[in-house]
Amino acid sequence: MQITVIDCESARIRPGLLAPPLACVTHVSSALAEASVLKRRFQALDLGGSQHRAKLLDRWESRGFVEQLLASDDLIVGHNVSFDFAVFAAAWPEVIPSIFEAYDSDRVSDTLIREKLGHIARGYKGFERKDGEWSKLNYSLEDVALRRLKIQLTKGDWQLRFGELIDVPIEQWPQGAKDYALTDADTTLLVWEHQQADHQGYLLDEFRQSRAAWWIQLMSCWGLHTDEEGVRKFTQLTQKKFDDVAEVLVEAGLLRKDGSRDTKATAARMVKAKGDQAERTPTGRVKLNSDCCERSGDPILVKYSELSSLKTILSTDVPLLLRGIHTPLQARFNTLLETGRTSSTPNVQNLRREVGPRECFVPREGWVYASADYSGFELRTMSQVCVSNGWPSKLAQALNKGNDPHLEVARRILGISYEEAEVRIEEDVVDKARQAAKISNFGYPGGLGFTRFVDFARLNYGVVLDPDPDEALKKAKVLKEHWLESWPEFKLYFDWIGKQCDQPFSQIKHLFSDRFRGDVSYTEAANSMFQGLAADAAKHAGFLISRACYVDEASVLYGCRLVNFVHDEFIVEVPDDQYAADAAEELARLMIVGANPFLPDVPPIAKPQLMRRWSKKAKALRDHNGRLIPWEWKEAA
DNA sequence: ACGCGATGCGCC
DNA sequence: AAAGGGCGCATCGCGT
Repeated sequence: MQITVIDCESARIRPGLLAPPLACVTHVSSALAEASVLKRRFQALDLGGSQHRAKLLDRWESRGFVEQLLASDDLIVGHNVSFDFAVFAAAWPEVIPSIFEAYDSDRVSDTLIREKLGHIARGYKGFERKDGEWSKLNYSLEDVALRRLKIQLTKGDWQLRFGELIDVPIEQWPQGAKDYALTDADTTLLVWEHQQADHQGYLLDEFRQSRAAWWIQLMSCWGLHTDEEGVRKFTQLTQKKFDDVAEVLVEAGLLRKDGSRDTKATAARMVKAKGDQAERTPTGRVKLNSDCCERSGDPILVKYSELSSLKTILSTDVPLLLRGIHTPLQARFNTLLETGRTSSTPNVQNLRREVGPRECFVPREGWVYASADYSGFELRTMSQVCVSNGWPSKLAQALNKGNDPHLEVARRILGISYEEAEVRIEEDVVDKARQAAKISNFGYPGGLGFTRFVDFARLNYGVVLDPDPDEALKKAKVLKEHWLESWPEFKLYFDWIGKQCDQPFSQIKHLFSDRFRGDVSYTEAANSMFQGLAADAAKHAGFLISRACYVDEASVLYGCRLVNFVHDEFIVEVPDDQYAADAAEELARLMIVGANPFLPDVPPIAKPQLMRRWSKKAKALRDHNGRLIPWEWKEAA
């Protein structure tokens, strides 16, 4: 077995085209050497001389080469190689099944992902100490080569100009363009081998993460659409709200005529309203967030609290939504964060739940959204962590019985049986207890402290435990006791987490994926175990869904397209025909199948629906045969 | 004019 | 003993 590095050059990426036309492919192969051998080679600074080892193929020759490579048993290596594969997929759709096959059989290795895995394991948090200063850790090939090999890649002016060479025979290419392409491949090989020499077992998760990068890349390429009418209405409505608030605030001197905030004047006003009671930020400034302003007792400050949110919508959400009207909105995902989660930019994972921006997203003409989310996903992953550690988990038992874990805690708060709580579920007192229980279930597993629990409850659930701070704190303590009484396994969990953090170098290893995360605080560790497991499970499911969409001709999802992924939720565009319901059910089924290996003792549940617009308000509607029918957005009268 | 830290807001 | 974590993005206000 050997490793083969590939790298492609292409026309430039532009809005609406994340997988641009191919210009050429460079490749270089090497026998797979033992890590120790590689280590010695790098210690001797033997970088193999200055001659290019890589070969350059034009876009016609390269197809056969890539097909052969995919059919071989070589390990295929590239830097951010999911991009290259997306370019190949766009150029030669017939090759897509072989690409999935290579990913599926652990034959695609990405030096960018390897670099991140190593950094996460060692606890590098995106910054490095360089020349006495903190500088950001970047992951371009250029940055990685400089850090690892001390090679400064020359930024040729060809980097962004390969589009000009697409129809030019390679004999006529300028030497500079050829050198640039060849150097990238040669360097990638050296980087891969350098990583291999010092991986210390930190790369065990690389193939799973490569697969995730692949299906996420395909999802980005497809992109999301917004609807002009919806965006226009939403913008007008928000602008009107903003104008109303602005009028009052300009009058009061908290907002300038140009729309910018006068935080100094606002701080002064807060001090006037609350005196010494005015809350401060860590650096001693007066806290002016919406929570504090809302509770200030000053009607003008209460108005001010509405302002930030409206400004965010107008400056962030609206421009984003406008972009999606004519060109698909192709968010770029960071596929591997410290926890194992993903992020995106523009951020399509944090659109407000409140009616507005989400509802501007619509499927393409003739399609409908099928979506599904995992229910109580992180409750399941956290109980799986306990079970896997050999601790009897009451939470796992409750979930597997189909019981409501919030009601289970609520009944302890009320001192009644679960059965009685179920019967009295409609009562206000039960509902209130359940709400408090929910906060505990979401807050305490991450190591939430009592002081912050009080804020957490108010900020995220609008629950004021007690107007008096001391009383609120006491109530938070009592709630934690009830919570621990319900799930005693968390005593063991916190002990275990504490032990791992109580080391000179704290490091955790995620279940099943064997992914390490180093230099973790207590709360980071407590969180990462179940958040990371959830991410791993969902990423695996994403691969199965994507494969069904792109290569499994027998699947009802064949031809459908993933358009978004929000941690525990998938959205897929499916044709708006009689099979849409089956597609949604299949989506949920694959989510379960994909997550099952990561939740063997607390099997996942995923609930599908169809919708004509993206919305948190959407419901799983079914016809008299029990088949899903699309939920329609209705304007408020 | 621009960079940057602090702050705030949104989601899971 | 105590301990929410993970993000991206916009604005403000200060400093160069």
